[in-house]
Amino acid sequence: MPSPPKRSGPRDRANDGLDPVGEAIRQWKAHGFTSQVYMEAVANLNRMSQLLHRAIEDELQPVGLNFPQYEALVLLFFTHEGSLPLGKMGRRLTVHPTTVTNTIDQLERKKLVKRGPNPKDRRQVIATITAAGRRKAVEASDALSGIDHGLHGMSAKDARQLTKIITGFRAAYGDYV
Amino acid sequence: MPSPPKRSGPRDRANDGLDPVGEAIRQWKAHGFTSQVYMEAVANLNRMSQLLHRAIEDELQPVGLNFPQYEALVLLFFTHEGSLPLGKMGRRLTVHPTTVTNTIDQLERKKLVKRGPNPKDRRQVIATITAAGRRKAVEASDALSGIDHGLHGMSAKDARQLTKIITGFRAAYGDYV
DNA sequence: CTTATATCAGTGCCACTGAAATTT
DNA sequence: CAAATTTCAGTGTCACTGATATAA
Repeated sequence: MPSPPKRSGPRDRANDGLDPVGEAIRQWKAHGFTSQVYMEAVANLNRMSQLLHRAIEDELQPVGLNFPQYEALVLLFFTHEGSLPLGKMGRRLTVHPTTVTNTIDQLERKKLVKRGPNPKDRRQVIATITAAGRRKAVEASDALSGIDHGLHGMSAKDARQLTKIITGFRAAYGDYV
Repeated sequence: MPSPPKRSGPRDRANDGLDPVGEAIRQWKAHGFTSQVYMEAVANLNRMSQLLHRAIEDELQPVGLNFPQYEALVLLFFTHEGSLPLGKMGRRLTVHPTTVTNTIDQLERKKLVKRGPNPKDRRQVIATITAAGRRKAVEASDALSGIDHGLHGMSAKDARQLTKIITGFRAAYGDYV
């Protein structure tokens, strides 16, 4: 069953009874602007991202994490030793180096992660997940799985199709080898 | 032809020769976490959003707009009178009311939009696009069409399929009537 | 009196730049 | 010497909360 909605605008705002994305697309076409098929896909995709982001943040909030914190934590959880140099984390999470510093600061304050030196390369700082961090990573992951990462209501077939199209795009774009 | 890449991480960072998204998915599955199909779709979707956002911002930067500014401007451009109350803009753009205030401030400073009162409802403030604003809206739209809104390289068939799946999701989610 | 509109003050977050210190 | 790693200071932007003034 589809997730019961409730909001459609930014948080709690009604939308004058029409679909703002559909309206934007209609106007784009009505004015004869080009690249209509792509504009339509991107407008829908942006809106979907907005909805997913909110669904995920709402689900993580009671767990006490935001999404970047969750991603960093689960990345550490997934490694053998439960630790990784900060630079490597940034590349894996595709976030800015200073963002990693900030995120690890936040997780360290919550006692979910510890900082430590790397004897092999003394330029590096290594983040290590704590026992509490491991429990939190599982708890948060379970919460996200419970709503299918925000896609609750979508068929597995559609989800697979989505993955297929996007991975194809990313490959053509040169996002990965 | 696909857009030539150049970056893969946040801006200019190399990725240790592997796909960070694929790696996260691989680990998710290796640890037996549930909702794998959806996790995979959302991970890819998030990465795609990141790439699209950067492509669009890079394209708009020489025009002198960021994406929220562009969206507000083109929304006004599309109306008959070239004007709209700020509250209505927020609902159409699905952004927070204070964000509309800020964005209109920015556009007003650039002389692309003017603020004015609404005689019919004196609570409202009406934003009106200027002649320069209209030229800028067309210029920016042309720039975005030139890269297919960031989807340059994707087949029209795939773009249509993407739209179909996402609109289906949004409908089931209750995002629009 | 209640509701709607817009604004402002202030917080928190992330992206980014540029610089610094340390180490390779 | 140059390059890599992390941190810090500071800027800009957006989402959000809570408060305000005004008007419906």
